[in-house]
Parts: sequence; C-alpha cells; structure tokens
Amino acid sequence: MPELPDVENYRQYLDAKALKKTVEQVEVKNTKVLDGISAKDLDERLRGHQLVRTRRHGKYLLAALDDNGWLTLHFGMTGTLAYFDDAAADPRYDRIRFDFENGCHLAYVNQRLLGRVGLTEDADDFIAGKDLGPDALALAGDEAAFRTRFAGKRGQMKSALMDQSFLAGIGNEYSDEILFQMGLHPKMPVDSLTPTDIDRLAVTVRKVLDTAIDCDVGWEGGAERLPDSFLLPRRKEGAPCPRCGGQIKRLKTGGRSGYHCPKCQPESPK
DNA sequence: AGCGATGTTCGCCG
DNA sequence: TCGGCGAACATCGC
Repeated sequence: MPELPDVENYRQYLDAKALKKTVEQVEVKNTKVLDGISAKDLDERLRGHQLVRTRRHGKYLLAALDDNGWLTLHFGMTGTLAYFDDAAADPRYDRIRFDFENGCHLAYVNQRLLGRVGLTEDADDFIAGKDLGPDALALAGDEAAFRTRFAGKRGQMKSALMDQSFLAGIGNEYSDEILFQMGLHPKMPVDSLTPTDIDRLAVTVRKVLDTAIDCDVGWEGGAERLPDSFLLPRRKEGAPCPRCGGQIKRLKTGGRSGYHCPKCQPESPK
C-alpha cells in the first residue's frame, strides 16, 4: 500500500505511539532491509535514545533521534508499522523490532523485503541524495506552484505523476485515482494540458491525498472507507466505473499496470 | 503452477 | 538529456 497517504498515516501513528520513548534495543530480523548500516550499528546508535519527531517526504518516513541524526524508513511495495505491548503479538513479516524501555515494541513490517531502513545525519541531505522532487502533499492545492512545476514538462501524465524526482509521493494507485478524478487519459501528454487544467490538477491532488489520509487508507479496510466516487477500490479489469458504470480497463504505462475508464478518460481531449 | 503486485534502480534505446 | 520500456529485486496471494 505504501504511497504518500499510507506513509502519512504511518507517520501519524509513529507520532502517537512511539515518540519520546527510550529504545532499549533494536532487533533486526532480516538484514536485507538495512540500507547501508549493520544491525549492530543500528542497535548501538538507537539504544538509550528516543525518537523525538517525524518528517515525511514523498514515500519516505524519517524520525529524528534525540541527539542528532535520523532514522529513515521506506516501505517498498509492501509494509507497515505496528506498535504492540505483548511480545507474543509480534506481527508476521516483522523485519526490525524496536523495543522500548516501557515494554512496548514497534515493528517495521515488510513482507516482500523491498523496503529499506537506514540512518542519516541530515534529513535534507538524505532527501536531496534520493533525488526527490517536492513533496506532493506539500505542493498540493498550490496552483501557482503546480504551474511552475509542470512548465516545460513532457511525457505522459501518468509517468509524470509517478516520477519521484518530479513530484514525490504519488505511485501507481494514486496516479490512477488522480487521473480518474481529472477525467484524463493516463497517456495524455503533459504539455497538452492548459494552465486551467494544471490548476484543476493541483486541486485534485489535494483532494485525493487529503481524502485518502483522512480515510486512514494505510490501515486495514482503508480502501472501503474511500468515497464511492473513488476508482481505487475498483482498480480491476472489467470492474464498473464509479462514474459511468462502464468497464474499467487495464493499460501498461511505464512498465506498470494502470487502470482507467475509457469513457470518462478519453484518449483525445474533449 | 504461473502471473502479477502498491517501489526503486539500472541498462538500453530513440 | 530526457522519456519510454523492461528487467531485476523478494515473496506471496490468487
């Protein structure tokens, strides 16, 4: 699930559950998720310290340590956070468990091992190093900023929305949702949009991301809480379009399967 | 049993 | 240099 709205939910969760609690130890259960640090170093760096605040940029979650430095978390295609008190409740696919002195635990859950956890001294440097564009939520709703950002951009709309170096946080699912809400075909050339279209896009990105975050999409049953007008729960070939009832189609864009309604998102501008 | 899957990175091609 | 595409990564669910 982890695109921007999911990661934002995890950030809020970490804030509510795991902030300002002293780490007793860190147990790395699978070293594949470690990004440029050993299990031993991660444990030694966190032991006796607290996470004091969080940041999110795109799909990256960062948690500041009380003595400088940041824990960096990325979830890949699968993953979540789980805070629990009973050690026996350790969830399946827990790859790193942070044990706190209060007897509670925070699990970094990552089923398919494509996520990464690391440490960095400077959050801004880390973000710059990942070549991430502006955070999509931070930019959302800002029409002037969207116009500036999209000026001169070429290629297909879906590719542009998913380009993390262009705009950070939107992935395959939410690019589909945004384009559906816009009534735009995924392969529509970016430079065919009018300035008014870009304004609408800014507003649509705001609406889609805010709505998803408010619905707690990152958690169990999140998709079902979305409004009926959303495509997301119906991202399947042949599923009924929420707007016209027609059949949803699958279309490969940039090597990934996207879903759209051919009737509501026509190939040529209306 | 094979295929596809919410992400990132890399190589190839035009 | 940019943009498009496909593979690889690892594992699981359908």
